[in-house]
Amino acid sequence: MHPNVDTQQRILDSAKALIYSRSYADVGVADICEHAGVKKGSFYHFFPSKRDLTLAVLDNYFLEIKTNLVAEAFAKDIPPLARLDRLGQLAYAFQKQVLKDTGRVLGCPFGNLASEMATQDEPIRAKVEQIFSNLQGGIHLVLREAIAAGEVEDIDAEATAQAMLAYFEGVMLLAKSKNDVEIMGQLFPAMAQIRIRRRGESA
Amino acid sequence: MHPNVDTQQRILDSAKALIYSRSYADVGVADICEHAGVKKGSFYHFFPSKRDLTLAVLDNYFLEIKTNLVAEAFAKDIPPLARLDRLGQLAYAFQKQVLKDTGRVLGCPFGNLASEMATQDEPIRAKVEQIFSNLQGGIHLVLREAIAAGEVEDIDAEATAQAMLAYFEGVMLLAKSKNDVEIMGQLFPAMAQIRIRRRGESA
DNA sequence: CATTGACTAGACCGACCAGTCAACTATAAT
DNA sequence: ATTATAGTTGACTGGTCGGTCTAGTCAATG
Repeated sequence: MHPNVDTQQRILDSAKALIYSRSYADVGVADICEHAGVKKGSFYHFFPSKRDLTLAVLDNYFLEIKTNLVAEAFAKDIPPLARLDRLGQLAYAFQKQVLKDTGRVLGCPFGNLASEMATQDEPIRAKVEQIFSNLQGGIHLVLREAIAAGEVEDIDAEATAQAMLAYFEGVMLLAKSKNDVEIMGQLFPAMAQIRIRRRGESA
Repeated sequence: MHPNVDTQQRILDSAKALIYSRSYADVGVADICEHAGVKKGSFYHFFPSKRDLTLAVLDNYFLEIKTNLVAEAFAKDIPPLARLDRLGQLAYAFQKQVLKDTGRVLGCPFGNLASEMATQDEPIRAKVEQIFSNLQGGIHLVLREAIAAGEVEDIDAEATAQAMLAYFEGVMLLAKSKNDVEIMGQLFPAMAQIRIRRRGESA
């Protein structure tokens, strides 16, 4: 009748910011409510549980990152491999902003939740896996274009995409644990160089 | 007078296993006590707080991994770069055992704690950073030997070591979030290929 | 045999947790 | 105006948290 989308969105945004900057376990429903200026009753009117809210947060974050970061980085105005470098640059710039805003390098929201929740909450684990799979798929597409364009020899594009994603996540994790963004600028350029050869020897 | 080293060690071992397989926040002092067959009074006799126990757990884990995994992988019986591959193989085998024991791929204990605690608890963050720094140092040494042996051109060994560590951590994280060890076997061989060139262009 | 000090036991504390609930208000359709 | 519904409120529940505290056990020392 008179749906209040605003309240729901404020809860979502607050949870997004708080869980990203702290952790799932450390952020309570009460914290989220206070940050959103909402009472607990309203919270449970819109979300059946903290876990369901977190699943919604993941969806929301994924949509945001896919459109504001990945889509922009992977735009076809430059050659395929250069797009992978641009992804690193954009992530670097984004994390710089996070540092400026929060005083902390917070890493990757998906990696963080995967690490904390993978063994605790199966739905959350599954959702993060699916997000990773989608991101890997995006890299895979770029790699296929790179192969078609002759930028890359005939590699195992699927495994290479996964390797690049792993490297990306690892750099984010190291940056977070050192609370230092600069290593992102230094390490990301090596991402586009990673290759997994077709089944056989690799070293 | 009659120090009971055993009780302290049991608490340490229990905490190690429980925190690794769940998370810092999800494991309570009561859980640890129950698992160790110890009462709370004893716990707080040996450790001033849950955090201090966790710092001790990190030290303990680091010592174990450094001697049982890194030292073994980096033994000088094979060429430097092959040692990096061996590190991947050993980590793969280790994680396979973890899966067999617990039914779960648990990832890297340091990466897990870094991800969960880096923004919450400064001493823990600092300890993990120091551990990462030490592991990076170990890789750095191997790389310098590889350069001396002519296996590798003149790269930025420090940055490359960091990149390899990042890749390693990323692979562990992906394996955990997919609950799948096999990607370790597939992705680790690319670790030794990573290169960060001396300050300048990289692509 | 008494004292000492490492260790154990478990009741207890206030704070906090996710989640519930019944009462309430505001809006809009009838 | 009445009714139905969407949204809000805040007190409340049962349980768990990390940590404290007092009382006591036990072996070694003097």
